[in-house]
Amino acid sequence: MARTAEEIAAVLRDRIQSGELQPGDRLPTMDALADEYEVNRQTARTALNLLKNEGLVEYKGGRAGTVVRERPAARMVRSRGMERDNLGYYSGANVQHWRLIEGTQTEVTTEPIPADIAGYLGIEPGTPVVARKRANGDPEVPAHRQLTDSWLHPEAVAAVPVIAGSSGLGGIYDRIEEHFEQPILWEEEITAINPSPDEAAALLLPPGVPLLRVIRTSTVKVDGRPLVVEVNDIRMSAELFSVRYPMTRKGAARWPVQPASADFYTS
Amino acid sequence: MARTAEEIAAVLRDRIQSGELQPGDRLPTMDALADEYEVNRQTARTALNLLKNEGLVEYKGGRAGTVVRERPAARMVRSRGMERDNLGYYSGANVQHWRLIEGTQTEVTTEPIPADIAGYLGIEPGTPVVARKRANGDPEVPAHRQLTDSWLHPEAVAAVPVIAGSSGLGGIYDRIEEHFEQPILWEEEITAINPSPDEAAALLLPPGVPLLRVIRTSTVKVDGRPLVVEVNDIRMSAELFSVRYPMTRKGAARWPVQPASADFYTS
DNA sequence: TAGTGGTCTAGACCACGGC
DNA sequence: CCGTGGTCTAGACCACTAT
Repeated sequence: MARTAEEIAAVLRDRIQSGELQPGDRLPTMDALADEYEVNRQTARTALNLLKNEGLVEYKGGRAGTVVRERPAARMVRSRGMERDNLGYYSGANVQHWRLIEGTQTEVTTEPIPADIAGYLGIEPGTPVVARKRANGDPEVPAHRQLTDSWLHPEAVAAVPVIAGSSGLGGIYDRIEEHFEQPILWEEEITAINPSPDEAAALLLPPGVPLLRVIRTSTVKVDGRPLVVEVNDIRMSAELFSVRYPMTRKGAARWPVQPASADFYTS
Repeated sequence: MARTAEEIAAVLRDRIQSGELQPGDRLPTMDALADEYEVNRQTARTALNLLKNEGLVEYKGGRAGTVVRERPAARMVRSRGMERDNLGYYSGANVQHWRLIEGTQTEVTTEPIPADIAGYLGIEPGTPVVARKRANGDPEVPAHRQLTDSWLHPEAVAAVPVIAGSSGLGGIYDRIEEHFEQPILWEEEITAINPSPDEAAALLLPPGVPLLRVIRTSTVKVDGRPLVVEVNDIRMSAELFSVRYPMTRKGAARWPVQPASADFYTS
């Protein structure tokens, strides 16, 4: 007989994952679990709490009790690539109708740059730089939202002051390409992290859902050296979104491939 | 004065994030916190527990107490793209020296396919398919490891039976391209999830670290319709790794871009 | 109003690890 | 050994929500 919170949680976890308990189904109450497993109510509560922190169950409040969370059957896939319309470049065709979250504003500030972003720009952490932060999303689907912070390299601002203005992001890439007379190279780096309480609140994240983080760098060549002119830090729910990229064929993998000669295998 | 576990945790969180408490520094003990904030030991413990589940602190055991976690200064960036050497295709040049984790084996089974993977293959969840699972990593850096599950489409196995054999993955892409007489299209979809207890154990993940999940599909055209012949499901620590992709220019964003005519703005 | 989980106090004992 | 966090019992009171 299960006696510890961990063991009780494991039993319930199995019942959920086997499908015996379906999304929306009620879990036994703390008191019922305490009775069944002959433990204290606190112990039963700890078991439920473990499942809640894993994102498997949620508390519906009052009499409704604790239920198995409805989890989105499929994530919204965001195919990544740069496109443009008559207003300029944009990324992600399927979120073009997204707008600023109601009650929020784009904040343009000059502030010390955090260490992780500084690494991409190749400048000292703490250097004051121009940052543009906003929260936007689908007006029809409140949970579909993201946070976007844009950080500009001081050299880029010095060269093209207009990009530090409060205008939308759309135009800055055109201004940069005009000034440096070359195409921007964009790359995206993806990782994940557990949200800070602030981020969880802003993105309406329930407990147990990580943050998917897409960091896009915009690079131009100056005197033969790469200069990262902007870092775009996008955070979204990892439960609701995924990002997709085509995989490029590099070097010897370019099509049509040249079959290796027999020599390779004997050398 | 802070009186609740949440408030005490917030104070400690600030002291960590401001840099007052450095990685490796000891936090106040539960008893010290209980004293300082005039709360019960259990309340102080709850505060420390919150920070532990966020991955900010860790318990070093016994007298060593609770300390601020050393977090990797930078993630290992894995530039994604397909390459090949004389053995065949591979992805990720910087992990070519990775090997099977000692004490584990590649498992080749035929088992019911989970719903999420079935979606990529376009087959019914639960259909028995050939799966190949392994855990590999850097022999020199124990924490640098990943789990890789490969799922083969039954039609692909029927057409090219040799790919279901127990040989390594390297060759299957060549066999598929030979048989279908065309290049494979690879795409990767990235998301994140909190690890199951099994995954956390296999990847040595401390609490509070999400799993970065890269799902690669291999697609060929059969009778003009796309057939996903294989799904490769790669999971790794989101704290230790990130993945990077070049961003492609699509449609009107192709270089050199054609400046929009004035008509667009007035229409 | 009744039943649910949330949180706090209080006290006991255990497991672990450095001293 | 002894101080650390881990966990359990026990009991109290609160906040929220459906009835």
